[in-house]
Amino acid sequence: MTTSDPAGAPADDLDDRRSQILRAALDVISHRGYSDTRVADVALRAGISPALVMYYFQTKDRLLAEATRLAEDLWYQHGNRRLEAIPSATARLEELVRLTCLPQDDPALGESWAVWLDLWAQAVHWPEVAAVREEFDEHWRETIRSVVRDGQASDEFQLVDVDDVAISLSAVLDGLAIQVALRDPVVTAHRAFDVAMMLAARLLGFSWRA
Amino acid sequence: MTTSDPAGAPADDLDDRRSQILRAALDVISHRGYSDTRVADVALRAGISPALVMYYFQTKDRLLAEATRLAEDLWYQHGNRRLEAIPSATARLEELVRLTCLPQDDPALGESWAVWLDLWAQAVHWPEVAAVREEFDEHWRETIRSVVRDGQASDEFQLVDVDDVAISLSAVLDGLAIQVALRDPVVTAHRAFDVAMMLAARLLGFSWRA
Amino acid sequence: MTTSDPAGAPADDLDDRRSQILRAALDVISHRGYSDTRVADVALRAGISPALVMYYFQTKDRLLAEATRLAEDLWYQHGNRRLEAIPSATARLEELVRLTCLPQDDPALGESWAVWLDLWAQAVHWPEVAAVREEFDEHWRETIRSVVRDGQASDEFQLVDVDDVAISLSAVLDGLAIQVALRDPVVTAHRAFDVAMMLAARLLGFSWRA
Amino acid sequence: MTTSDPAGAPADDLDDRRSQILRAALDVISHRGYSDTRVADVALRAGISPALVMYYFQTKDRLLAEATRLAEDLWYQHGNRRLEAIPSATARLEELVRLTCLPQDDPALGESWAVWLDLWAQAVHWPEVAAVREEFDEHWRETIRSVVRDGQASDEFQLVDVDDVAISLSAVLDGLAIQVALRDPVVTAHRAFDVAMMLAARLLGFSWRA
DNA sequence: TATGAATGAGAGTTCATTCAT
DNA sequence: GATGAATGAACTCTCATTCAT
Repeated sequence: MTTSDPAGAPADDLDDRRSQILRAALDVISHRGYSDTRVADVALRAGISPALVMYYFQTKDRLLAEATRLAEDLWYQHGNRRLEAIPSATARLEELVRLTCLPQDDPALGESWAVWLDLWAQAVHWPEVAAVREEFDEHWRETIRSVVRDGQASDEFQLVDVDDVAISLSAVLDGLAIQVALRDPVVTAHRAFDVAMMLAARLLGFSWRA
Repeated sequence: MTTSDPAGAPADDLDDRRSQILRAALDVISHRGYSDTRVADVALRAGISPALVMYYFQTKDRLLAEATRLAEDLWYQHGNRRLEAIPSATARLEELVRLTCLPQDDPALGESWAVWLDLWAQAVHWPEVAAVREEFDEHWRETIRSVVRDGQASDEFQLVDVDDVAISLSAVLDGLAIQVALRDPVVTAHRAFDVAMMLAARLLGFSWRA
Repeated sequence: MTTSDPAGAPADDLDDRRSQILRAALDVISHRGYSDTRVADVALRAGISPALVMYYFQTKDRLLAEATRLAEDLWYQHGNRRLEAIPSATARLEELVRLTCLPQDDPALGESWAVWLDLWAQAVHWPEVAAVREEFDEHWRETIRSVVRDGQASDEFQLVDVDDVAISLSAVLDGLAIQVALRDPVVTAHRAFDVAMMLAARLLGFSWRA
Repeated sequence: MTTSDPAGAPADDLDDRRSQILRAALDVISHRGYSDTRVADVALRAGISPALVMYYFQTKDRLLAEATRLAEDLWYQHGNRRLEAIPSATARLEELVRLTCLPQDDPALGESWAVWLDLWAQAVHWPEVAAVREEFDEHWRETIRSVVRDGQASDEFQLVDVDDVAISLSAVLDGLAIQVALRDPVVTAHRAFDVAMMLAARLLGFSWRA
């Protein structure tokens, strides 16, 4: 009674401020990029003083690192939530493509891709970021592999090499997502979606009508 | 008179200093990224004073913008040089894939992909960069389309939709190049090459043996 | 009742926390110097929160000032305890020299000299510190004068001017203590002791064999 | 003609700005102490921007270190200049005592002692400072030894142990200088001078009338 | 009494840019 | 054309101090 909240979100309550700051950081990062994100911007967005940001994260680097982790968590949490209820592998694969090519349809995804692009750019130069990126991308490929295996088990997909397909599909999705994120006039979101599904259908041998 | 050069490279001579600085800038950018590139670094690499860099480019932004243009020019000049001598479309397509997936085999390509990744990351936030990026990527897709059309004309490739194939292939190549550039242990350069060729073969209907 | 103490140290009990904090402060000061002593350091050493330190002392300045007072009190309490049992003035003088030149032989003296050095340095610039310092040094000279007078009354020392001797001896002891505190390789603790005693013997006309 | 200055001060001209800043730093240090010396203060005193201070010294630490070196150089240069013309050892010793006990008589000495006190206080905690301090004090004792040896050679002084005398005298002078620098009402500058000379006379066996 | 959270006021340092020479 | 010197405007991080609980 005294601790008003119903069990379930205690962790979130404990670091209420921390996650508030992290969300603010993520917001700033996705709008201005890592290198143009100032501690003062994050503080302003969170409605607190810059000193308080330091109080919770000690250094700017730590703040950005944790914000990146949060971005990944949010992405996967949300992705899983959207995927888990779907029974057929084909529909799940379609949802996966939708997730990457039509992120604007889902406000929860925010400007995730802006962050991933920045992450890649940083990873080229900074080993620590590279490690995070690698783990993230492997997780992503594993998600794809898992769907592919399910589809093969249920005879929805042909028995092609799972690793090859994962590499191919993740590459296509990354490449298309970039164009969509950068609002390329040639590669619109829906065009990207269609192209990706067409290619997936061709690779996995299921039929697909745009 | 002594330094007057025989027609052929007059522009290059006029901007001797300019292009020297631009090459230095490109070098620094590819090693440390746009956001960590200082005017002083470029000057140091070029063996001149920071003030002279400003003298030629007025602002850092202008310097980086022109360096980006130079990167594109070098990429395409080199690409064309490698492509133009090749007669068959299939072999030209293979060379295209080689160009993106095995850049380390060609010292002239340098760390180009590090620059493209950075370019994408910047383009998310800055409209001017976005414009440059768009033009660049469209140019890239047109290069692909051109090869595909040639292959179709010579009956090497099937008569599929050229635009679809260009979008698909450029997306796959971008996606794979990212992993290669970031030295992902799962997607090695040669694996990327094989996967890309396999996919191209499937899309265009030519036969390919890894 | 349980914590009620038998008369004798009531003040000390009332300010239990205060003196705990002061001792912590002294510890930090002697290891890092006044200017590098943070309120947070003192709190950490005392095992409490910085806010509680402020609660008891209001400002950092006040804390440092009181810590300085404590340092003096401890020094004199300890000095007196060591001196009072000694009957002859000569032996008492020797103990005085031992106190300043061989502080490391007595763990109770701690890093006192580190604090005095810092006190002098501060006193140059801050009048309030200067006042404390002056009182302290005068107290020190009076201690010397007192021993000298005793020795003259008991015919151990010659009847030289007491003030001159106090100034001379306190200066020599200060000067030597500095070198010892700074671990000068030329002026070791024992060398300092010998030199001081030799000089005292010469000034006061008692015989001394090293 | 073009380089207007007559040979002799070229080095000083080369680092005009550097030494101007160092002098400003020394000025600030002697008035406020090392720990309260801000880069901005030094810049203000020198009439330039803080950034220019960094331009010449890179870090604050380097600035303070070089300022300390300058203080020593100035002290010794000036001391030597005052000593070298004096023929008799006794008179030279007297000048030495005057140098430490009556620094206010000579504007060139400035607030040197404020700096030495601070130096000692820092040396307790910082090894690098300790090294500088040790060298400085040894130099000082060697100056004394040299005068003593001269006096013994000329039969002005008795043949006592030179090292002992140097340690004793330097200690007394340090101790007295502290009191003078701190303007102790009991130990006035002239009193300090008399006491020091009396003690020197006693140690070295020359006659001295205050 | 005791603390965690919060902040304002700096402090050192960086860096693009300017300017006199 | 070329530079060293100079600066203003940030930006990160520190720390004494305050306040609600």
